Amino acid sequence: MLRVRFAPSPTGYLHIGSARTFVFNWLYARHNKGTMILRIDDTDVERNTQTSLDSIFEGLKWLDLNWDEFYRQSERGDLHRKLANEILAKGLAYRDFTPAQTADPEQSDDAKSHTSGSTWLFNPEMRAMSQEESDRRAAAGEPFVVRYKVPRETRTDISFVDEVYGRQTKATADIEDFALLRSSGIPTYHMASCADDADLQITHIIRGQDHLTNTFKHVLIFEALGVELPKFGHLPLLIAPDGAKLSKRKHGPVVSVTTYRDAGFLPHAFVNFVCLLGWSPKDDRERLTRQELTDIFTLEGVNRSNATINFSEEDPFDPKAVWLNAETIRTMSKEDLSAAVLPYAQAAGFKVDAARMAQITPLIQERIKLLSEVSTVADFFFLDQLAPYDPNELVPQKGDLAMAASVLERAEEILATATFNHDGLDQALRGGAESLKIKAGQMFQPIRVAVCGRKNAPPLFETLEVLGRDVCLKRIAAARQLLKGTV
RNA sequence: GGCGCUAUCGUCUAACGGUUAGGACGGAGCCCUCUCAAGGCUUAAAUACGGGUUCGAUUCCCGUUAGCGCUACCA
Repeated sequence: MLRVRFAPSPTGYLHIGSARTFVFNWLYARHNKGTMILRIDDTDVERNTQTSLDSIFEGLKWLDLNWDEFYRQSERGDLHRKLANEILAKGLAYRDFTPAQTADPEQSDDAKSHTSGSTWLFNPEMRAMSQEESDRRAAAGEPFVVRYKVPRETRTDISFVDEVYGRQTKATADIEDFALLRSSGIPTYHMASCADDADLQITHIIRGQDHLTNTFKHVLIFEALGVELPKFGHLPLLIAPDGAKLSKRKHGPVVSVTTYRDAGFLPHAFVNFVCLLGWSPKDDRERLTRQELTDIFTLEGVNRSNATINFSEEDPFDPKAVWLNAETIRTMSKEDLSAAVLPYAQAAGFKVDAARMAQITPLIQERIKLLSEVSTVADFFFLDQLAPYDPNELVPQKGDLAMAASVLERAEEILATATFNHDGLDQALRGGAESLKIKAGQMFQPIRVAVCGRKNAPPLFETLEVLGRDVCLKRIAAARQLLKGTV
């Protein structure tokens, strides 16, 4: 049985890169009918926050991808310590009593340190310390960290096959004696992660490429634990347009998935977008349903170079993500879209109910790229009073204020009696244009601006119909007043 | 500094060693059209550089350069 895990550490919000790792794990699990495990890697108590944990759950919940088992590392410390001590007992690790500061690699020119190139490897007298002295000092209460004793004498290198990057080999001479247990007794990430992966019988570890070189250490731990090595698949990293890795401090909230949610992305559009970053179905398909994705997702489709997410101050979201979202919006049913947009309209402060939203939705479906745009694209449907606009906006193409005035006067007459549906309005208004001897467009533009407050808006007849006769007449009257003020 | 990974249009990517190097987003232009969208069509735009191997390299090898990652008692 295939088992994969997603193991975020709650030291920030759910990052878009983490979200992609989760999505890939999920897809891999579902594709192979395996088990998806969510494990919170919260060993670093100092840096964990509840806010961050909440943010992660919020993000995952929004993505709408489930998991089958759930664990928290902080509740499994006993297991981690037990396994670390087994490694120590086997003689594969040793106690290092060096105070924290002097083990700092920055001080590698210290005579006490043993280095290769300029990488700190270990402190010789600690690694060579007799069992008796080590036990005595530990019993005396002297603080120590437990370090893995990298077998540089007996093995020249460590090797494993990555499902994405192929065979990876690293010289033992380049791997430092890494810590398993801190002096506080709390396991390090490497120890806790491997102990849990072993205990939970994880078969495939799919994670960011930033862990590729850590994997040699993990191989060593798995070996020391005497368990079968899981398969590894590392994912290329997601980076910002400036080439740096995404960080909240440097790039702002665009790196958090809740930002996408709040801006009005549909969960699946977001999933679809991140899938295309570092993975390809190898054909020309880009818009893929969740089912299609799970059907065709394989690790062979993952590529090896970092992917840049394109965003800027002006356009905070990658244009392709926005396009994917717009495409998703266009293919949704009117009912689903209406339900999805409603909360965004309400959040913008408009008084709307589901019935009203259902009338408006068809008119904005192909005009919004993000759900939140309902507030700027459909505002005039909700407002009691239109925001002030320049009366010159009422002037039609190749026309003047006088033409605008006569159009509005005629429109008022027509709309007072016209049948208030698409065909009725079409016929009546085109007739009005003819009688005024102007083009239909010249007839429509002043009316549009009068009822919408701007030139760019949904098609006129449907808009008038949804707005209703009373509102239309009221707004046209207001526009005529406005025109009077200009002469 | 050491070690590792990577390198195709601006971006995401495709191409058993043999293609006019394909697609998508974005850009430009045209068409459609009551404005805006949507849609249709057209178009510009790439194999980092230098060496090999080969009849033939985007593809394989080496080097250079660049970017990223790891180098903690963070994860």
